[in-house]
Amino acid sequence: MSIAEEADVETLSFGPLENSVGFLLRIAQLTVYERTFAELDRRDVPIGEYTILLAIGLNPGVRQGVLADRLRIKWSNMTKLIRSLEGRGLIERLVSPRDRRAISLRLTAAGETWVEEHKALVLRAVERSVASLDEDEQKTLQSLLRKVAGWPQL
Amino acid sequence: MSIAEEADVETLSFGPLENSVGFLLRIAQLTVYERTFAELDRRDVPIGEYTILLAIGLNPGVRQGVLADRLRIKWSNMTKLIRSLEGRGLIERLVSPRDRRAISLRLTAAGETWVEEHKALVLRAVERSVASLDEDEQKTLQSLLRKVAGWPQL
DNA sequence: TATTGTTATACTCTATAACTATA
DNA sequence: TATAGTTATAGAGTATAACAATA
Repeated sequence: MSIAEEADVETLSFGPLENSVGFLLRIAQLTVYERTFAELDRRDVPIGEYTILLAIGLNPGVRQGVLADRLRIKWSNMTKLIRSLEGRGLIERLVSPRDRRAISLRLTAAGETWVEEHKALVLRAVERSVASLDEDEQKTLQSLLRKVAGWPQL
Repeated sequence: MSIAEEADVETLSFGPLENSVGFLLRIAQLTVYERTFAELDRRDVPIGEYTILLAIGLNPGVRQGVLADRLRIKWSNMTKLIRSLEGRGLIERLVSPRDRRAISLRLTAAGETWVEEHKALVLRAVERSVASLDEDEQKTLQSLLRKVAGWPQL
């Protein structure tokens, strides 16, 4: 390590990456998550688990692998998450009668209560984290993100 | 684990999260990164290291902490990344003469060569990963993402 | 006292391959 | 043979706090 000859730079450029959706997606996502976690206090309301529980509640009987694929979670990792939620009594794992390989998921009463209790907190945090955009901009952004993710438009 | 009474659900809803920028950002980002990595073969061209090297090349003398903040990398983790790049002879760490606490970074000749050699590959992969959007949609999305990230508009 | 960067460590997240059971 | 899920494990990524040097 030697002595620098030039001044530090405070305004940075990222060249071609400034026009890269992939790069900007990553930065924007990290920014929003930092804010969301700051509001939620990560340890009290794990946003990932909340998402899974909410989805199971909205889609009772959903197959585990379908949910994993949609949330971009590997099956091998999904197993651990689901077992943990089951162990805490928040969900039930049920063998599908049509295909006995498949596991279908539903909330227990305790799971429903948990989702309900944390709903307001999560939604408030999620909304605040994008307060820099107005209503129209949020709608536009949501639509473009769905397209990128290969999700159906609403 | 018992027997399920209902059929599996293949079309999922995510309720209020479907209209959440934060949630969609995460899914979209994971989707794009999967595609990008598939093209790059992650082990050959680590996109994170490429970004750091590109930024140092475009902003010679940049201070380590400034770069870390901008890329949402913690200082303690940035140290390891920078030391690794230095150890491979791709960058130099220089003490800033104005503030002897600060480290300013620049590419070595080998570093410049590395960036140049991988430039085309990275940019091609990054572009292909958002091929589902047309030119205008990409511009709009980039602008909105910059706003979310708190970055200046170009 | 505050800032810049480092060290050490623990924890979470993610990826991979081999495996069982069912279709 | 292919699919649904599990297990084990390694590796990457991330967070936290205590610390030294300089401002």
